[in-house]
Amino acid sequence: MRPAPTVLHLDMDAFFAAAEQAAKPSLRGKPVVVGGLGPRGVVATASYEARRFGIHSAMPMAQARRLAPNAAYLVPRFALYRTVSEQVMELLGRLSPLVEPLSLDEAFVDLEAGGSAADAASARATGERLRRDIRAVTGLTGSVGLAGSKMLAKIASEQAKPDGLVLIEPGTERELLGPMTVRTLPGVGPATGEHLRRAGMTTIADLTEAGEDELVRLVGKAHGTSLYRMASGHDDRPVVAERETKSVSVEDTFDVDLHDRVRVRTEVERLAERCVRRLRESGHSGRTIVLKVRRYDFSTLTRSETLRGPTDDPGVVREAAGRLLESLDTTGGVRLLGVGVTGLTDYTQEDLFAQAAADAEAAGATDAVDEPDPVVVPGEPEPRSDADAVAVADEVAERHWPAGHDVRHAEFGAGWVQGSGVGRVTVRFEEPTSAVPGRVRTFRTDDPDLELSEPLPLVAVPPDEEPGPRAPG
DNA sequence: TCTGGGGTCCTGGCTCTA
DNA sequence: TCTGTAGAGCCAGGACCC
Repeated sequence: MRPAPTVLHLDMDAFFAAAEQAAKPSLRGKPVVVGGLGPRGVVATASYEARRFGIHSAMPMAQARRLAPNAAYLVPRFALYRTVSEQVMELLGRLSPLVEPLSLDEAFVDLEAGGSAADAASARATGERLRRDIRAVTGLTGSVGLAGSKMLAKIASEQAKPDGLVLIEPGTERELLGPMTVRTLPGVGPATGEHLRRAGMTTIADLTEAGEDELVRLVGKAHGTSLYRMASGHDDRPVVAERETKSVSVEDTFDVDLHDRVRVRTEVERLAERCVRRLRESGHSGRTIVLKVRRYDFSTLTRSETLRGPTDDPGVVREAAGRLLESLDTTGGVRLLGVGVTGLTDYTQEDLFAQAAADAEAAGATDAVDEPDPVVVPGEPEPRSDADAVAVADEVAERHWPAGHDVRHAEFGAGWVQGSGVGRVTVRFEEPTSAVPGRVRTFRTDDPDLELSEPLPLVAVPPDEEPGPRAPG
């Protein structure tokens, strides 16, 4: 009997776009692009139909629109994707107690820990059953890679795309990897790939021939050593179910560069407050405050400050971020601002108030410490500066209808926003289970009969219908 | 009108301390 | 007391991933 592949890697196919196509029958088989729709947005996911136009992830949205002007452009709906992701992760959890989610649409499973693969044949059967279950429960397709390590399982699922399964037989790794491009290996991005290419290495076989010492010389100790091991087919990284968070950060790219120093400072303070909210939600406090500034020319600067003890106090983080901003030259304009906290612990030091007071005193800004936290109502827009007051008023006057979001009309029922502008919103009335594309109607943006609604389930599952049998363990 | 957002990890320089 | 050195911690930037 051949040894069994011990790792399964699942990658959902064009996840965000596929979920939108499942939710919107009129988009099935059509190019769909999900991402930021602002002037500086980029593509998060393109459907396979859109990829045929050359559109891919991380491409500027403006470029995508030039390549496929008639594609459907939608903003991401993370609530929907999270719901589907939870369904998929639940199915993975039936295979093994050791599941390592990498993102909403990707995960590793340790099949050995789950006892769900005694040999190659049973591993393959497990993978195929998983794919059937995912399709039954979510209506979406996923690709499965099976191999003896995480790296190879991931390569296998990449080869399996879309909607397939590839199993790499243990013992065939080196032969399989040899002709592949160095970019196949995890950790080799554009910079390292180019570095290696200039040294005459383009395939994985080139890396093993060069030897570990040469790779260490080229790309440094840690990277070189791991690169050599990966190229040789050795990857003993375990599947890790729980990962501890090391940092929490928020950042915003502005539609137009900020030049006003006061406005920049206000934005930094808002980001600091948002960051602390996220920090508290995660149950952490942190010691090091990081400010990130991307300038008009896309050059990126970071500045950090380590406090004497961990904090989750908005005043302390706001002040620290403000001090860091003072040390940076922002003339010429600011494209992006970010605030982060690292050095996380799951407790807060008792004498934080003393820390805040001391820091404020040192900065000569004693007035900021006692400022109350902004009141944030869940689901309400974040507090904004005075400078944004006009924008807020406009938003209230003209309700916001994000492209692709679900709506409900009192008379016509469920649908989704196909587009909006100049006081009108166009809605297509269809549901995930509609047999044919729905009718399109246009309304005034302030139509009282029309409201945003929660995403509908992509698949109508009868309550007594259970997906495939559970694995032992 | 190119280039998001939220992360992790590594490297090298600097400073402090023993 | 001075000097050299090694290690730790901090800091900034780069690369990578999804």
